[in-house]
Amino acid sequence: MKIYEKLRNELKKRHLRITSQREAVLSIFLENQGEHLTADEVYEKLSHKNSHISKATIYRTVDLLKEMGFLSKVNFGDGMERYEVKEPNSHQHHHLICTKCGRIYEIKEDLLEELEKLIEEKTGFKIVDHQLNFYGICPRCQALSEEKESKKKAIQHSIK
Amino acid sequence: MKIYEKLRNELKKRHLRITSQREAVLSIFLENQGEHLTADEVYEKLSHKNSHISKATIYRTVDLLKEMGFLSKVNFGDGMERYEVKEPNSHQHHHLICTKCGRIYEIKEDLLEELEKLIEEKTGFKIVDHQLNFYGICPRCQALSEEKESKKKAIQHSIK
DNA sequence: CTCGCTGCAAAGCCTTTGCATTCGC
DNA sequence: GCGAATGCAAAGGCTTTGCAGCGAG
Repeated sequence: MKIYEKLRNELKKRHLRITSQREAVLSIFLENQGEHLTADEVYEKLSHKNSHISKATIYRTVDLLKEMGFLSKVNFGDGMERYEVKEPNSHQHHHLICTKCGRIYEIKEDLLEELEKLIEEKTGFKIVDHQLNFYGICPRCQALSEEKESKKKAIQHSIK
Repeated sequence: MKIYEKLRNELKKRHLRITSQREAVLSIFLENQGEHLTADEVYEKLSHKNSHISKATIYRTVDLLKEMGFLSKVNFGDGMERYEVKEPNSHQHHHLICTKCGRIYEIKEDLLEELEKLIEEKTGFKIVDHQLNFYGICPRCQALSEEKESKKKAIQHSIK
């Protein structure tokens, strides 16, 4: 597994220690690609694998993994810090967040490369990363609310 | 003042009460356009005006003002909820966040209208809003670090 | 053997909540 | 006067920290 070697090398480079906890936390993210896990969710998933790592260590580890470039932090405004595997050589992808059901869908393409260049030219900023979230109603919820509407109407009709 | 009338109308419409606290909290945001205030910052700014409103009320009020469309929540991933005045009939503008000094610069234009339409067509989402943050090094910090570099070099030269 | 890492519990922050009191309407 | 809004303090949720003990190098 190439990425665990990478982890070990990166740790050695920084004169930090290779521990089972660090590998275990990374493994959870690798096994749950596409999810945006909170510290607590990592803790739960580890518990289900009979791997009990304290929350404190999980917080310290995700932070370290982020600093080393294995994870990136994403923020959906729900009051918890979430992390996901960082694709190598790529900016963060984008998220579609349904304001009804809270489901999160991903947009794979990076839509903002050109925009970034434009902003760099205009503002003199050296842009390192971006985060883009769209908020709306997902097709599923749109369908559900239409269903409700027609039920409501059906009931009103039957009352008449 | 047109916006306070708007506030009163909106409150009446919802059968809620017009209170001095609600007007005071809104006034802080109006007096600090362009800033992204936390509940605590609102509290402090009110205190400086000898207007003591409890934190609980501030939290309740910013939330209400957001629901009524006067404020919008912005999230810079710093662990606090921030609010700013919402421009009427416009989506949120975007933010340039310097990862060195933490200063936040605004991009006035809405760069994503077309992108939004494209995504609606592709995914079937009904998009309501978006939030876009760019992270990078602002020109000021770039200049400062160049300065440091040249100082460092100057020192190295003088040692030789 | 040394010093970094972990686990535990406690503390820290920001935010929310319960309840008595105050105050619009 | 009624019920909503406020203030206070307490509780809640997520995250960080201090410290003793453990374990990698």
